[in-house]
Amino acid sequence: MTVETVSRTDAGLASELRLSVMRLRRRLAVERHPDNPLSLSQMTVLGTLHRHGEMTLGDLATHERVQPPSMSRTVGCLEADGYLRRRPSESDGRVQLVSLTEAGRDTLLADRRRRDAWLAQRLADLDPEERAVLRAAAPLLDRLAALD
Amino acid sequence: MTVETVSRTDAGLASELRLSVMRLRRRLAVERHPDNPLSLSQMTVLGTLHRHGEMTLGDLATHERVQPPSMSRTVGCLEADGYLRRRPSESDGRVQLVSLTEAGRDTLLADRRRRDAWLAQRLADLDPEERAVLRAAAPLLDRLAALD
DNA sequence: TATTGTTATACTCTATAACTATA
DNA sequence: TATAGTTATAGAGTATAACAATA
Repeated sequence: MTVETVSRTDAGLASELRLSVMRLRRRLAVERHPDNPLSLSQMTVLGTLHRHGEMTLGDLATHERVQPPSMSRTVGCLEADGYLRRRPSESDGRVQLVSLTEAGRDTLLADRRRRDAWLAQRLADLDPEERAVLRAAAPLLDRLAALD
Repeated sequence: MTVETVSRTDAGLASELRLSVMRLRRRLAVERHPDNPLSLSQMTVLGTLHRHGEMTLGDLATHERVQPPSMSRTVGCLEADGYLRRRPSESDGRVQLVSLTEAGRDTLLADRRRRDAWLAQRLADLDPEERAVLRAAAPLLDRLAALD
C-alpha cells in the first residue's frame, strides 16, 4: 500500500480526517471578520447557549469538551463584556446557570451572517452534491467528538 | 425558521460545520496517546512531510496555513529532537529544505497506528455509509481551507 | 465526603514587527 | 529592492493543581 492510496482505506480515514479538520479549523480562525471582538471559542459558547438555552457552567464545559477552569475563564470574560449573565441555582448554591443576554444574542446573529458570507462563499464553489456530503458529515463529526 | 431547522439550509451549513470542526479538533487534541511527546501540530507537520517529501519551510507554512515564523519554530523544535532535518538549497541560499528523518518516519507511523486505534474505533461505531460520507468529506474540508 | 466552580500557574500555538542573509 | 527565513515579543486558549463553597 502506498502513501497515496492509504486515504481510501478505513485505517487511513482517521488520519485524513484529522488533518483536514485541523487545517479547516485553523483557516476559520484566520478568516474571522476583523471587526468582531470575540474569539472563535467565545463565539462557539454563545452559539451553544443560543441553541440550548440556560445551562450550568459544568454542562457548558462538557458540551464544548473543555475543562471547567477553561470554561470558567471564557464565561468570565463574556460576562464582563455583557454577552451573557450568570445566576446561582435556587436549588443548589454551587451551580452557576449561564444564559445569553440580548447583546450576546445580537452579536451571535450578526456574526453568523458574517461568517456565512465567508464560508458560504467557499461552499458555493462546491457542487450541490458536495454540499450535501458536508451537511451529512457535520453531525457525524459531532458523534465522533461526543463523550459517548 | 427555527433554530433547530437552520442546519438544513445552506445558510446554516457554515455555522454547523464550523462548530462541528472545532469540537472534533478539541477532542482529538485531548485523545492523543499519553506517551507521544509530540503535539498535534508537530504530528501534522510530520504527516505532511511524509506525504509530500522534502519541502521548503515556506511551502510547509503555506500548506499548514500558518505564518512562516510559526512554522520556523515548529520545525526548529522537531529538528532539535531529531524528527526532521534541514539543509540549504543549492540553488538559493535563502531557502531551507526540510525532510523527515528515519526517527520522524517511525514516530509518524507509530502515532498513526495509535491514533487509528482511537478514531477508528469511533469510526467503527458508524455505518459503512456514514464512513463513506466522511471519506468524501475530508477532501472537501481541505478545499474549503485552501488558500485558493 | 463528594461535587461545582474558581484561582493560580504554566505550556502550546499562533501572530505581528523587526531583523538577517541572499537574490 | 525583493524574498526566505529567524528572532523577539505578545496574546489566546487550554491544562493541572490547589482551593472554597455547598450538598
